[in-house]
Amino acid sequence: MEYLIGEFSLVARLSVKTLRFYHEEGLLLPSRIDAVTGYRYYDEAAAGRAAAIRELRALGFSLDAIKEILSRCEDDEDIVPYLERRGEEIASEIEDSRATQRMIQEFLERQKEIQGMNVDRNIVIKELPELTVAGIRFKGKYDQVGKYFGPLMKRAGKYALSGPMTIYHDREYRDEDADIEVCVPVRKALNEGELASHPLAGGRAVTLIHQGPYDTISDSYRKIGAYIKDCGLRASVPSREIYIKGPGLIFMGNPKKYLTEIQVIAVHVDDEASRAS
Amino acid sequence: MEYLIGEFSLVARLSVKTLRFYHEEGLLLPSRIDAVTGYRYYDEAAAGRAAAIRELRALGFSLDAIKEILSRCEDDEDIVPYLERRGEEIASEIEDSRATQRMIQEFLERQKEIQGMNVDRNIVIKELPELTVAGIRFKGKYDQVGKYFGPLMKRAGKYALSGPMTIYHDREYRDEDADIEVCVPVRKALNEGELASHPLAGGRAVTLIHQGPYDTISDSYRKIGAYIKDCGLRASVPSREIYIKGPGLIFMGNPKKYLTEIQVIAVHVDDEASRAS
DNA sequence: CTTGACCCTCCAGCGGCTGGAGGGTGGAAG
DNA sequence: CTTCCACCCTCCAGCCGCTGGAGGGTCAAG
Repeated sequence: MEYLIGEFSLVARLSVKTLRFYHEEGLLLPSRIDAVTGYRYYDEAAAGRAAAIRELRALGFSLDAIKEILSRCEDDEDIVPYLERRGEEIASEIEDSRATQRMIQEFLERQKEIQGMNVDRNIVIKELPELTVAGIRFKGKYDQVGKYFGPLMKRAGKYALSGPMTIYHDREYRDEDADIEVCVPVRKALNEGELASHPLAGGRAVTLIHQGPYDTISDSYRKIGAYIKDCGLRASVPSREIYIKGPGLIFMGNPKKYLTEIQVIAVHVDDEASRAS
Repeated sequence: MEYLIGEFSLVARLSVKTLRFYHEEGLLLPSRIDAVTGYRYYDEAAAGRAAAIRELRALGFSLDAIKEILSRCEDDEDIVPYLERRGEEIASEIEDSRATQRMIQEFLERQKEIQGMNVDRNIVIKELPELTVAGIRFKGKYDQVGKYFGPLMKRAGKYALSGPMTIYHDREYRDEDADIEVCVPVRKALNEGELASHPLAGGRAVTLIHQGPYDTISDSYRKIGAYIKDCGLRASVPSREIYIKGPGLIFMGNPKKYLTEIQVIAVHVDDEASRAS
């Protein structure tokens, strides 16, 4: 029983192109080639080999691997070691895919969280809990903050309870040499190299969500300052900025859409006075 | 701040080759190209874009997809739909991989089962349970059996309790026109087209495992026949052949290693006589 | 002036095919 | 006898995301 390539293509369930390619590769040879026309003819034995090739391809073996398997094995039991190795390969591929999927999931969840937040553009009074934060403290200019986020998240990311924030330890504004701490709330204290953990006191805070690029944030600070003064309060250090929405993980994003929550813990002047006495 | 391509390669964590390739593709353009030397120079903005590209590549996006994403999105929230779709893609890739893995697993388990079987080359008396089998019955020659296995396993494979077998309904040997049923034990009766299910009676059977190609199986039948006669038993129809090891799923295998168990249910002549009376 | 570390362009190759151009063959229909 | 169609052939390009190498220019240090 002899087949022309087109007929054999139906039997073997491999395209004519693929059959010619496998011939060229020496993977599946026709049983006979007509010397005059150059036509390829295939037989039953070729059909068996073709079926084996199809099966092995379906299991994800490369053509080279299949060549090796077909040359080395003549019985199903001989391919057991190949299948075992292939199984492990697939397992690790799956593991990789799942890791990628987890990354996507986390990203989407974070995004959803941000989306779901209803943003109040007014001043809000909040009771802040005490936190343990792990951070890197340095003296410098505001725009150096960005450089510290990478190392911070790399080391503390696993233990982070929420997104990163910046703590300003100065009582007043400083252009150069500001005392800045880039940090993140963590589950457990963590000290390693420049990274240091410490408790961060809670309390009643005046908060405001600033929308726009960071270089306009002083407007929002002014609002908070005015509010604090009007209410007869007094700002205590340190103050914090929480990055609700900043330059994304992937994009710089549009600075006009950046959202930064400013939190300044404030106490009544009389309370302070009475406590001081 | 300007980088030569080699320096930028460290910043961007992309190989020089890749950077040149991305340039050619229009995916990541240098900020400036020296008209005289042709040197590429990159800046901070390019570093940002490079980081985005790296992230997206790590999530498995194609360069084309990345081009589209970078041209359409300018904020992390814009890529949510892309990530969602990508997540689904990955999920289906994982599903495919798992299907492949299951196939490999099943194959390995079957192999192990066969390996683990201790093969007794002598005549063995077994008590066979009653079974429900789904099979295709036809009249023809022995070597047509092979053709029916494919369709059989395709339809009944899901419900199969064990490997396929052949039932011979003739009392004596027939070369042409034998009454043959290719079947498989199933969990539940199953009727569809040529596929029909029915119970298969159990009983005390004389069994022998035949090793070698099918065309020598008559030797083993002779042995069984002789044994039955010697013991004063009488063979009842149908008899069965169980393919312990035959042409594999992938390889034809070595016919000398084929193992086929012949099972002939036999009763004492006196029992039969007494029952007949 | 040489050395060596950069940089450039251009081309080939990986794997596993697919598509198409350009041409031959064989049988049936008009 | 021509024409058509369905086959078959070979050879080359293209997909994707790079990588490697050949062959050559550039730049700063020794």
